[in-house]
Amino acid sequence: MKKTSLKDIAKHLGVSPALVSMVINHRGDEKGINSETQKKVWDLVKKLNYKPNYAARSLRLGNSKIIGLIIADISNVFYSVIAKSIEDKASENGYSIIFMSSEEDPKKEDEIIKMLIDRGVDGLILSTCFSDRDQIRKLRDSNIPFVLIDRYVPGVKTNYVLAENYQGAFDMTRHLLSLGYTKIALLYVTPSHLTTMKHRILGYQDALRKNGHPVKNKLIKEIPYDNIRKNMETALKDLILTEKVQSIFFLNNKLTIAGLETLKRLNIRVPQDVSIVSFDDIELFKFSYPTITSVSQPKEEIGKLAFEILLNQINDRNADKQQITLPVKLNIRESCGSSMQNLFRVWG
Amino acid sequence: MKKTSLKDIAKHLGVSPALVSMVINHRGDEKGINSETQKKVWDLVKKLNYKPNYAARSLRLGNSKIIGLIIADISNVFYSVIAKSIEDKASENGYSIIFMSSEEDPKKEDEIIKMLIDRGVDGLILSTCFSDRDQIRKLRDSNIPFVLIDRYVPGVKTNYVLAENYQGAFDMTRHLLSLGYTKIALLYVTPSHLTTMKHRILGYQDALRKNGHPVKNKLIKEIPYDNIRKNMETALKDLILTEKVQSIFFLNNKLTIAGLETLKRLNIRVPQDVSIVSFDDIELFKFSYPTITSVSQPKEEIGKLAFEILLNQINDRNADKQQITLPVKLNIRESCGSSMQNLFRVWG
DNA sequence: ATTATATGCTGAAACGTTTTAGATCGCCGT
DNA sequence: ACGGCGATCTAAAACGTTTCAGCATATAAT
Repeated sequence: MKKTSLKDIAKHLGVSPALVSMVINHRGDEKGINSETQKKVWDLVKKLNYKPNYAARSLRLGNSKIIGLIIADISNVFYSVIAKSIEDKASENGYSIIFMSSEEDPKKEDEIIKMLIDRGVDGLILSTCFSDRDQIRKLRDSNIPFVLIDRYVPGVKTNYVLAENYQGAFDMTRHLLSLGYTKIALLYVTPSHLTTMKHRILGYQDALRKNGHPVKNKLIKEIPYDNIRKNMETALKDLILTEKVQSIFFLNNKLTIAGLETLKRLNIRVPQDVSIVSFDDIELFKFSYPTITSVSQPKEEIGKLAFEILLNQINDRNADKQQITLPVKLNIRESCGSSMQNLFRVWG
Repeated sequence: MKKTSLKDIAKHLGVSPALVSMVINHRGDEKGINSETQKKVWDLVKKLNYKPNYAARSLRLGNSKIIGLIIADISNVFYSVIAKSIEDKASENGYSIIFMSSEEDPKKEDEIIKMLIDRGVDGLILSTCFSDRDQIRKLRDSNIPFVLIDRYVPGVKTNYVLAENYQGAFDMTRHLLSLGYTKIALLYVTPSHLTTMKHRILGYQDALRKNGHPVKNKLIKEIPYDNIRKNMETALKDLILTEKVQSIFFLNNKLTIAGLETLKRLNIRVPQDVSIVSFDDIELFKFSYPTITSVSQPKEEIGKLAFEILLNQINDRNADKQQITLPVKLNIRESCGSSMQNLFRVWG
């Protein structure tokens, strides 16, 4: 049994499809359709359980009520929480979300963007890993509304929503210094051009310098995104055994998780042997042992705002581009050592 | 500048749209199109960067190359890992995924299903929370291909892919018994009709009985999905302080996480004061302190198989319905107490 | 009696594909 | 001279909407 169409409704009622279309789009009054006729239409719509065909509408209207979400990996809780909040907002507004993972690979990201545009999505929310300014310019000039999340591309005016990466890293580093640690290592993940990482690194460096401590490049390690596990051990051994660092600052949750795993395997105690802190807080950091000191980002807020800005942009292509930087929060927990332990360290 | 369409290609080349359509669908040879003509078409397609319009194709063909994914909550890592593996498989095959969260609410799930069908998805992968057999029958009779994951509905023949819930819970309970614990509590989450929970509970009960231990209903607690936090404290206090249980078996990762948090807040030590184990393993359980003993499910495999079965079903509506139950794995870690600690308990 | 105005509706085209039935043409065999 | 045939290609309809221009009819104004 075929699905009922507009035409079916029209035929049953002896009116034109045009009329039915106007009614079901709530333009009945505006278009001066008799209210009794409108009622008849609605009754039959209910009775035959008529549902408009999205493809036809899409073809005719040139929109799809779908938005594309491009992130590194949906199974990373940072993104899945953002995805959830985007989804909630989207369904409130009659939009659906297609998500695709780029794995931080610019080539893959490029293909995904093309593919989603071909699909006719009405807009894009993406955590871009483009390094090339021209790539993002091309996207902007392609005239599809989009909002960047988590990172942006300097020198190109786009919408974006992200966290105060610089300030978060600055404050966290200062906190470590205040605990008496001076040998503080930093681990960040590639691609290294990401503003997220750049700003966090800068925050760390500035905090050191402003407090009279030199920045030692030996203590700053880069870990490739696609091979975190393998490189973690080498990096940690070097930092802890050779460089004798007192603290390690992991610049995202994947690094922290891999770091914890490696430290455990190497039998290095936290915070007794080394103290650690994390950028990006995840649920378990609150009650693992030790609990992990971290900078938490307002993930739900990022998703929510990104969708709102996108929707605004879809409805008004000339709307001003918005740049939003949301405050982060320091969660002081056990993994960075207490002032007590710090006393022992300094005096012991 | 408008996008180039089939007609544009046809006009430029002085051929009919029909011909172009056949060529770009790789039916040129089959339809007896001159190979030089075919080449000309392809050249122009490249040059004008022609991309077919999905909506038009969708309207004409009655398919969308989109599949719908319905789960409780994408931000739960159990689902997001499954989602990732479905996505990988899907994009290999030219499909995209729209996900929607049901929050374990049958009413919401029903709306989502309707909405996705109206959208014209070609198939559905869902972790259904339907209690009513008729609801799932209705879905089956609606003639849209679908595959259940994580749970199924007894008495209705459908495709499904899930884990050996009974066996996992049985083995885990037996392990606890083998450590000398006899007062073992169980916490499960509503909706309580879910086969996932039912089978795990059954596994626990059978393991007790087969080893000569009574099943005490007082030790089995139900926690409502939408209010885990609040109910956890009451339940744990009762179990530990009043019932003096030695072990707690949490039946999914959300419960375990909430449980750990609450235990920490109540200053109850694991495994010294109470030992705990979890159904469903997540990354952090491997290196939190204590590490958490758990039953892990083959999440990637579940997603992969679910997609393959769905694809098969889409391509052949009469394909046999497949029921797949995948083996689980016991991860013995620290949270259940070592045999050493066990000796102290029994003799101390 | 004519013209203007408002009310309520319709016909037809358009969106971009795919498919079916058949057209055209040159050539072969008789 | 003619039917048949293979090789290439086309015309037109169909998928289900939305929108634009305009048609009736009735009522009101002149």
